[in-house]
Amino acid sequence: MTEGTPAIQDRHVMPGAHGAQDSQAAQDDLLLEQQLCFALTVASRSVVGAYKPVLDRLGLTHPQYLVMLCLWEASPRSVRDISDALAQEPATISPLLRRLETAGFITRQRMEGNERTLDVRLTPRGAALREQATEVPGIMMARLGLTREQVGQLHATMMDLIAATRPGPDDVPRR
Amino acid sequence: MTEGTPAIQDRHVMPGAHGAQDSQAAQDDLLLEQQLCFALTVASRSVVGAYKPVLDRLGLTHPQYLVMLCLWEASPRSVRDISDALAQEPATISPLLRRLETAGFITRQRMEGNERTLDVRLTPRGAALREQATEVPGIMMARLGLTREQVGQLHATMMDLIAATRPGPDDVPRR
DNA sequence: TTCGAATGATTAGTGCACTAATGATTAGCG
DNA sequence: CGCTAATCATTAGTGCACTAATCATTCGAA
Repeated sequence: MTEGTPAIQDRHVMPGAHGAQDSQAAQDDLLLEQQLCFALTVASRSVVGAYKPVLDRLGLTHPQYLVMLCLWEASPRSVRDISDALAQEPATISPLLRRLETAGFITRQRMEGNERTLDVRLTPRGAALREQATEVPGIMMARLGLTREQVGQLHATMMDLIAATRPGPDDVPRR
Repeated sequence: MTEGTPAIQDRHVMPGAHGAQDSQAAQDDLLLEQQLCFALTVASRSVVGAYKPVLDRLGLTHPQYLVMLCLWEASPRSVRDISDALAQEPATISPLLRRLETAGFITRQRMEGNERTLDVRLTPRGAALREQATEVPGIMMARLGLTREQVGQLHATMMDLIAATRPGPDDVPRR
């Protein structure tokens, strides 16, 4: 075990709980249950952790990498714009941008014509970093042993799951 | 938009990048790339966020909920044992347990016979909380609109992904 | 048996993510 | 026109997660 995630411990035996019958499934749910949300958080941490050695060479954390991806697609963007694209709160993005500015990858200045919004912009150094970043996806696919198709499949599955977490229109109509 | 995750912004159009041919896929990788790790982190945050209103009623955060699941399976456990089961560092578990103790769900005392290890144990109140927790899985499956089979499928997919992040035996033999 | 190595837990320090509150600017309605 | 309401960003505060360092205890080998 080098870096990365501590190993998961197999534990598929349940001590008691063998007499019941009705609530058999419900009994096990507190185990089965642990699974989805638990496996999901572990998978997320594990995959992000696998990026670390690769992103270290770029001088980026994983959240910072996502912001840079965002800016490589469109350079002058507002905080709100970035936060929408990354599905995160502006309050999360704010200090992140401050650190990226300190690192010299972006500049932050008030937008002319609208002093409320911030003009987040790549520096030449930030734009140049994209060259090194182009190899990251390939490295990671190899690192995870996934084909492009598998990545696409997993991505689609995740998007479905994300969609499932959004409350339906009849759940929260108003009130 | 009530609680939960900020909406993800569709952005499947790429401005330029249409003349190239060799590096066409590699060009898009910085978008495609964003997808898996990004979708995974968003999915993780979204699902955990969906638990929040449910777990609020139990007075638990999601990580605390996972620890309690852990303890409902076996009550006197050490910090290391819990940290292995949850695939997290002891340093992460430690303050978490302190808060659970403050909340009155567990006790922490040095194990007799081995003063190094901590004896983490459910209080009656912590054990009783299990009753309320039994309904959580059902609520969440309904909330996400997933069948038990789908949950199992997703779980298996996540476990595969977790396994993929573990370095192969030839990657890190020793040294 | 004693002393160094290993083990178990905690603390310090950094960074991410959220909610709530604040401050500043702009928009828009009366 | 002026003032309220909305918008944009930041700060404060809490909690999670990690690495590295620390401290205590126990193990194990000379």
